Amino acid sequence: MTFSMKLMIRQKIEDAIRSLGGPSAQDWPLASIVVEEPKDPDHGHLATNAALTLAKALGQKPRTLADQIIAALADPEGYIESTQVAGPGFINFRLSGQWWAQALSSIIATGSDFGRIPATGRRVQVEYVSANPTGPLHVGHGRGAALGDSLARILSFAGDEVSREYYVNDAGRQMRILGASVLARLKELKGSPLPFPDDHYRGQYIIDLAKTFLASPQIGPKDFADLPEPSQVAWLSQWAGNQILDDIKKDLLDFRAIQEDWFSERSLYEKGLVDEALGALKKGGHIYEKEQALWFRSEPLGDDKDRVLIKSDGEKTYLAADVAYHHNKLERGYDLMVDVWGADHHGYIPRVKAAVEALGYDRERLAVVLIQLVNLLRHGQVVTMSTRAGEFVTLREVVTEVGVDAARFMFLTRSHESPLDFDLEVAKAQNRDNPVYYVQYVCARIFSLRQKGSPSTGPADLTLLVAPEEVDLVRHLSGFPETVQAAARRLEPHLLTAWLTNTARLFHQYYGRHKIIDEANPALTQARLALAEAIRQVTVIGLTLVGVSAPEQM
RNA sequence: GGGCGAUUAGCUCAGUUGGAUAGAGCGUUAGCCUCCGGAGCUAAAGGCCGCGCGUUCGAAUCGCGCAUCGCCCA
Repeated sequence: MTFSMKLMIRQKIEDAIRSLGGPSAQDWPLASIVVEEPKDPDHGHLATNAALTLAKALGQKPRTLADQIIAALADPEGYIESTQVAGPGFINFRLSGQWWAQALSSIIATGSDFGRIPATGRRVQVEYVSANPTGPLHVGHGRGAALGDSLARILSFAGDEVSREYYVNDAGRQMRILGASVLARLKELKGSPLPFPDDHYRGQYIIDLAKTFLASPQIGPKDFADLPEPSQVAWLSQWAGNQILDDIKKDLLDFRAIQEDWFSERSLYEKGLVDEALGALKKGGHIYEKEQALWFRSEPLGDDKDRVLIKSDGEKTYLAADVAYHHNKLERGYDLMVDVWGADHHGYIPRVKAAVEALGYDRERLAVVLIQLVNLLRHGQVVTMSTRAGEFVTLREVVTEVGVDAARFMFLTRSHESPLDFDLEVAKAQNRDNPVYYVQYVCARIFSLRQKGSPSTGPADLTLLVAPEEVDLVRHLSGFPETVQAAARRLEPHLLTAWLTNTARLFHQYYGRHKIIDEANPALTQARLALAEAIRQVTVIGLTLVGVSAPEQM
């Protein structure tokens, strides 16, 4: 039995309205009734607009109708302490200690499954990071990693069957440039310096790769030196890409960002999947030729204009590969594909959605989560980043400095559609400024209380928890499942970090105002320790869903 | 020029089935250590929710227009 106060009250209201009934009762807009938690504590624990929204249909004054609904409420369990008609016709409810005790007891009994939704059978894939293997992951990728991984955890907890994937862009121009960059550094190291081309990757890691290659002659083909330059570049790009991808895998693993599948772009070409996807588009009549190029008729499907799939020189565009990749994902049977992209790719959404539709699927099967920029700050000063110039801060550097917990939590404190200011000094701070410490401190404090508190002598009497702070805490904990569902539905993990921060504030306030352990009152101590333990339990669940640890000591 | 997103307290931002007097942290100011972890707590000050019009019992939230900023495309 779940103890959702909103569902309980809604049920009672609907029953009451039906009991007032008339022949047209089934036409009443019951769906438009809202039951919610008022912001103002004077308005009780829950409020409903039922009388306001039904007044017109019934031809009555809202306040009169509200009185009638209240009179018709049935409450044999004693869950409702008081009701009140307020303002233009709201009905306010206060719930009883009986209700709160049962709700808390149910949370404790549900344990680590509190908020979990039974499997729905929906299959979801979360594709995230998917950075080109042309350089190390930087902080922006870190935000994508924290977001994608947390989304996968949340969706899975919310009943979906989730898989995770990284799309490896190991074909195309960027990879050629990677190979050429390493070759240029090789030449330099061998003593024939030349102006380093502007469009090449300049980072120190390219020089390191070149040194590794020089130092270990066995890794290249024997006749490497005799190969024509394009072959050298091709070989080097593949080798360097693999080296970098290995580092990326290590970075993600250390960041607790789990990936299950690594899908190679090159494999799309090698397995003929691009031609297959283009064939599928053609079959649906979505392709035509113009000026020696092959075009995708995407405009009628919501794109700004039609797009080239194969250029006049025969080279396939990125879009061709993207179409093939999503075609392949759809054929794998996912009900929902979540793509986590950098915000600079937002122009691609209409064309990829058009492709999904052209391939014969509902375009809603693709959800794109766009991540805005991360501004890295130190003492409020912007740390500049530019991949090309090689002046960037890598994810690994940030994690080494502030730790995985702080980095992940900070990345998720804002909605993904807002740019994020990430201050290294704040993330390192061990005080209230730093939200992750504030939340983790809840766990440490409660763990310490539990050590100190007397061992349990039997079930606690939870009806003793009548202080306003205690009721607020139980009410807040009761809202956790709803928060999980909202985060899953809206694909917004920051709802959880916000919930955790609120939990921490409520708990620390409670702790400051009331003594949990009171030797003179063992029964109350027992009840308060039970409440504290429930807070810790649910906090641990929330932290786990965003991939942050819940330490017992700090 | 077109598209997408943003605009809420001094700063950084929450605020989605439209609800009553719009919230939090930081910063500022004033307090709290006979007290379970002060890595904390209490309180105060601080708002034309960018602007205008509309929808309705009710708008930060929905619609239209405008302004500014960011990104993408040409």
